[in-house]
Amino acid sequence: MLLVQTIRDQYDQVLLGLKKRNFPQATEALQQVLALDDLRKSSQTQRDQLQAESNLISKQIGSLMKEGKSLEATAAKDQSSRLKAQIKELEDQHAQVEEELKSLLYLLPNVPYVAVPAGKSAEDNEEVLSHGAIPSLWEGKLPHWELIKKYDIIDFDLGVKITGAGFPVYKGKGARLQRALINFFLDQALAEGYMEVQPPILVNEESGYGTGQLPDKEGQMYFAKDDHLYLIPTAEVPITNLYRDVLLNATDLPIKNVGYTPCFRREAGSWGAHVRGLNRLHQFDKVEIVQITHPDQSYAALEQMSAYVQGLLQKLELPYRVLRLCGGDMGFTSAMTYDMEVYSAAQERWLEVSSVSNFETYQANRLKLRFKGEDKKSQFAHTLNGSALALPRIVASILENNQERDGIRMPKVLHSYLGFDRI
RNA sequence: AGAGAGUUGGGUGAGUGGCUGAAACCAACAGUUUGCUAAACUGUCGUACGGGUUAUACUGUACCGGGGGUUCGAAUCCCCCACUCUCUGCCA
Repeated sequence: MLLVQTIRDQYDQVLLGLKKRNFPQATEALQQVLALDDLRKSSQTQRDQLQAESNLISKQIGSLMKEGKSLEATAAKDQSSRLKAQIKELEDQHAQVEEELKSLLYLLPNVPYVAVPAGKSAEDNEEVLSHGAIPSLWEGKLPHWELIKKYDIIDFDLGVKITGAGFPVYKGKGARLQRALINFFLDQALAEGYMEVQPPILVNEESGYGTGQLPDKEGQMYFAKDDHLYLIPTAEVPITNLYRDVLLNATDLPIKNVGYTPCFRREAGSWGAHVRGLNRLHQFDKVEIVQITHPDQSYAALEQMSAYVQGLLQKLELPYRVLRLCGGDMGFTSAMTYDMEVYSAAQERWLEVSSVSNFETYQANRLKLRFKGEDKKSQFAHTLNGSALALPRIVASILENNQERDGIRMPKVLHSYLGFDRI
């Protein structure tokens, strides 16, 4: 969530930022934050003063009792009791104000970075660059949901039988392609200086709040009720939360982690015409990169991560474009996001395969993820993450773009991982 | 899953109602001294939110797993929850 200090110090920028996101009644919301914060401060000052007085009296009672002056002690007790009632009142007021302030801040999205274009929807996203020629296929080319049947490598019907829609079963070369991609992505990240982690794929409520999935996207995560645990929608959640409630040294930065996990999304209400096949699933595999950086370095890191993901797409010989998301299309918690989209020649449209974001201090504030620098003062770090990469749409575009009349070519970089070069 | 024991500052660990934000030791940092791949001594050494200051200084409050309660006063007593360890059970 946003820092009150930022809202106070950079009021105009924050207001402009919220407007860039088309956030309704931004001025009112910000004014209310500042008013509540003022109230929080003044009520704390009052409460603390009374508490100090009360503490002093309590100490005096101790020494009075020791000296056997029970009369004075009793009088002091009465006085203390009266104070206590007042303190309780101020205490409740203070707690209530803090609660109101927090829930208000939870509703405010992150402020977009200056480079983020204004806009309302995906239409307004800015194409930064595109790379690679779009392959032209013959008439009779097949979309991936036909190809996987033709070559019997991914089976949706079997998935329906054992689980339900959106839980495919990968078979034979299909399964091996999954494994090859995961290993390829992890090895590439290791070479780039990321440390591999294998986090749990169920997380508790605190973790959900830490990265901002809660309370925002409550219904989008699978939930194990008896144990009160959520299935992760992305490895971002467990990996970033490794650093929840952590005070780092400036010298520890940047932290670069990579992890492979399955991801689970209920995708409630988001199924439509063009989400056939692998385009949208309830369970899918993803390799995720996460960075924690010094605030001065986060945008350089974002560019690095973007370049890194593009490198993966180049090695996989996939045509792609990079979009800078507009204010209206960005995720709630992000300050700037690049989406990488791969062109799928059979579906004849762009498929989002990666999203790389800088959250600045938005997540760090909730996570209480800070670092201590030269000046011995602690400050919030910046968090970033990106898919590198999500498998299903990569698989879909490899299958579709590389299809030939008698098989499907596999990208060269995968041959050694796969143990075969075509399907 | 059953029974028992625990959870204190970066670490070890003392502390059963006021003199404890917390002993002692270790680690870390700064300085002094002797000097050589180190020792001795001295000092500093938690976090958050307030007040205060140009900024320091200074100062208030809270925090001894989390939440609640008793009390003038709680690390210390009571209740609930989470987690850890040991034994039994089960099991990849």
